[in-house]
Amino acid sequence: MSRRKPANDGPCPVARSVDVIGDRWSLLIVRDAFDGTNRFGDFQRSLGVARNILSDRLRQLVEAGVLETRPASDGTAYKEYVLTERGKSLFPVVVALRQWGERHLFAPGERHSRLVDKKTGEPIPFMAPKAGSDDELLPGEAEVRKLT
Amino acid sequence: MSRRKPANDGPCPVARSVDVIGDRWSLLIVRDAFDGTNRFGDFQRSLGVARNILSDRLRQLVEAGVLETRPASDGTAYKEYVLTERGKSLFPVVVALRQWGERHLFAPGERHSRLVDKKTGEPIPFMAPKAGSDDELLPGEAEVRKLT
DNA sequence: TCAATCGGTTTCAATTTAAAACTAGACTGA
DNA sequence: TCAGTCTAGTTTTAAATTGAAACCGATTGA
Repeated sequence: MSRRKPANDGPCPVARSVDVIGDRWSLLIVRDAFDGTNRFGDFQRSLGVARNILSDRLRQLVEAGVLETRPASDGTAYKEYVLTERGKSLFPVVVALRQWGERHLFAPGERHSRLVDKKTGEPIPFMAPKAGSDDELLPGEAEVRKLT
Repeated sequence: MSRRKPANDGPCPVARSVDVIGDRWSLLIVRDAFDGTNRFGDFQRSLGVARNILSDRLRQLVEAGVLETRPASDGTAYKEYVLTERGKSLFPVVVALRQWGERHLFAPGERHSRLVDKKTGEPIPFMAPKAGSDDELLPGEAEVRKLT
């Protein structure tokens, strides 16, 4: 039974996000969901996670409104887990993680999977925050304005 | 003594990234580092994390090349933890998490901290992956090309 | 209908985390 | 220089989480 800590209610959106998806499995479940995985057993085989943990994480993600369950689309009596709108809007998070990993976590020449535009087959360009204009915003050029 | 699991060496960059920063504290440490925090005690007070865990995570982040230590800039004999280039390039990840949290994890009207352009004071626009052109790339329009 | 599969839940040992106490070097003020 | 305090950890111990495996009822396939 998933022990939930005193539900992060601070003002920092990063902290709240981390509270929802900031563990090893949740993010990988979401990644797989973007790849089209939606059945319990498929997540389990893909991730190699223990069933009880998977069960717990799926429940948490459903509770958080990231996934929802619906009857299986393939006629069987089982249900499937699909991304909600909220879940789909995690796309930039997963892409950012992917791009960081691609850049920094592979030896030169080491092969890795690639995210491409389905239509054109072209790799997705590097994503970065922009200032109001079109220039890339560097870390030093932004600051967190705490609420007054 | 930080037990590291068999070091994720799969082809998925998301999995490798999650392996490095995919836990509650690491990401928040990086967030604080972007905000200018660099001393052990400051991280500790900011996060409320147990000292041994902080010690462990800082060591891991240094080992992963996300942070590095250097003598304190303020004359004292202590050292400080600062983001490396690799660490700084986590900026899009933190921004993506922040923007997702802002959108989905606050009640309407609830206040939260804000990321603004230092120069103009303007909030940072929402960040999204683009296809080769300038149109926002939606989750369904991309796919992961596994390495051949 | 009988065996295998699916989607879990339960159990229990092992790992990880958290809290607190402890250590040790650096600074402070008297 | 001596006591007290601050910083940056480490150690110790208990509590929480995780993972592996067994279990279970419903579903499916032969």
